[in-house]
Amino acid sequence: MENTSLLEPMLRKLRLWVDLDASDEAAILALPFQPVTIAKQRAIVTEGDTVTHCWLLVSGYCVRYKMVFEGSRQIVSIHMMGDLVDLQNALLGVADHGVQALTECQLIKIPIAAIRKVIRAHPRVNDAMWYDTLVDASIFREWVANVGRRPARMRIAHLLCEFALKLDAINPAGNRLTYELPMTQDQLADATGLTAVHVNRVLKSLTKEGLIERATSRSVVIGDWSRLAEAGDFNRRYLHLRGSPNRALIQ
Amino acid sequence: MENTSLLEPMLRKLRLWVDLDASDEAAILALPFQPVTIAKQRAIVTEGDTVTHCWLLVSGYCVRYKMVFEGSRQIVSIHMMGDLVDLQNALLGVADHGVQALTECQLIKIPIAAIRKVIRAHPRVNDAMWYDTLVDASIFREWVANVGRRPARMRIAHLLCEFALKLDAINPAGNRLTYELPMTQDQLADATGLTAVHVNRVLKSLTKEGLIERATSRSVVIGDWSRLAEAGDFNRRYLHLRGSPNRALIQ
DNA sequence: CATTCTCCCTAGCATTTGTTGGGTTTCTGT
DNA sequence: ACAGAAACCCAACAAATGCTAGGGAGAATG
Repeated sequence: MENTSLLEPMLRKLRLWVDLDASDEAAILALPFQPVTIAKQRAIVTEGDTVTHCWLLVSGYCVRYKMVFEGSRQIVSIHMMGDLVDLQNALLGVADHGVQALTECQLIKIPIAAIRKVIRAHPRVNDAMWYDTLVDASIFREWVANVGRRPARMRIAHLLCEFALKLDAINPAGNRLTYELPMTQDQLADATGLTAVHVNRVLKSLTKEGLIERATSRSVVIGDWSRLAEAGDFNRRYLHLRGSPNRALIQ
Repeated sequence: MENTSLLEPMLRKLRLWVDLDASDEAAILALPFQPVTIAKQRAIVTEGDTVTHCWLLVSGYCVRYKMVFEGSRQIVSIHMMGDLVDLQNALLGVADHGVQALTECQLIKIPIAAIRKVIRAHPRVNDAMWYDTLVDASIFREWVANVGRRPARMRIAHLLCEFALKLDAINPAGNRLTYELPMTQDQLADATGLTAVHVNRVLKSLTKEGLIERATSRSVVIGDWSRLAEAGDFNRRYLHLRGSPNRALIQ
């Protein structure tokens, strides 16, 4: 009971993509796993590693990143509860990117061999996991466009919108317009291809103009969703979230 | 005979990722399809379309791109013979990005329903196609890093290296260091998140310093692979090409 | 409680890249 | 072969963003 419940977030995530039947769900809940807690800022996977497990994020936040020349780095995605963080590295066999905890993270470690067994026996699980990696890829495409073609202010507004919608997808009951953003300005810079100094400038300006409010340095309150979405050139299509197209946040 | 041979490039591509057996290959070669020729610069898929077919590129070059604010665009990937150009849009059902021909392209159009049937019956084909989309995603991650964290010169050098290696993978018998780059400077700008003017500056400088030579405006001769790879901060790991790690080009 | 460390914030200056505009070359279609 | 259209090239200037440096507030640590 105790143990299986840790796999619940994975179920919830996969159900976003495909309707699973009872035997699919049972097979997922029967996956072998090992719970692990990783401290804030610690590495979970390092680029170049041979990967034999995939990680499910049960609580906390983490990022995937690539190192580039002279030690600078680019964050390529941000993950939250329920995300199969490293399915891609695991299926490819060798890590082409690193994974790092932003906050303290509870994860579970699942042998990729066990996952392969389940997807072989359960076509809908296969489809759901594949779909999950496809949505990931879609988000990467959007990020390429974000860092490649949008000016600083727009990039950051876009990231804030994305984060709000992803949180909303895993917790529709939450307050859609207020959240804890578990990133320092340095990390935001690494995610948007900017410098921390410039991130600071932009956040100030977004705050001053009322698009967001910041009670503490980690909290974000979206003051005006439609203006923020416009400032971020944001269109939710790339997230491929089904249903609920008429929620307040989603306009 | 005539017809099935058009599916050959797909086989060759999938064999890069997974060893297929005779029945897998037969199933692929039996896929129904419709050959289509698309003229240079023409749209193949438009963002927002409902997608029911996937496209296999038989000859020519095309790109995938996203439009952003005020009509500017970001190319997110470049495709060549054998690429399953739009498997991702097709599996997701709705196009989150566009596809456009760079040169005249011969393509074949395959109903996604037929593909789903084959992958259901042939686990290795399933794996190969999934793997193919995973490698795509890996390339997107690299592109996020490329446009996010590398200066202009490095971005372009990186793109030139990537193109050389991808060509080499589909045609190991070719001359690895010379190729036709089917892109205008405008298109290179859209791929690297720069302006055409700046792309021009950088290409001049790379040429002047002997990293590349340019007989015509569309040809590239890599004058010094190791210097170009260094200038582009290039590491082939993200392409996940198996084997042949000891070829000249790959150093 | 003191100390260190991290993060936030600001200012001034430096650099890269973008913008505009116009000339030249190359390609394409007739 | 010619005309028109793309594509390439270049220079001067503008703008966005980066870099360096340092102060201050808050959080973690001993």
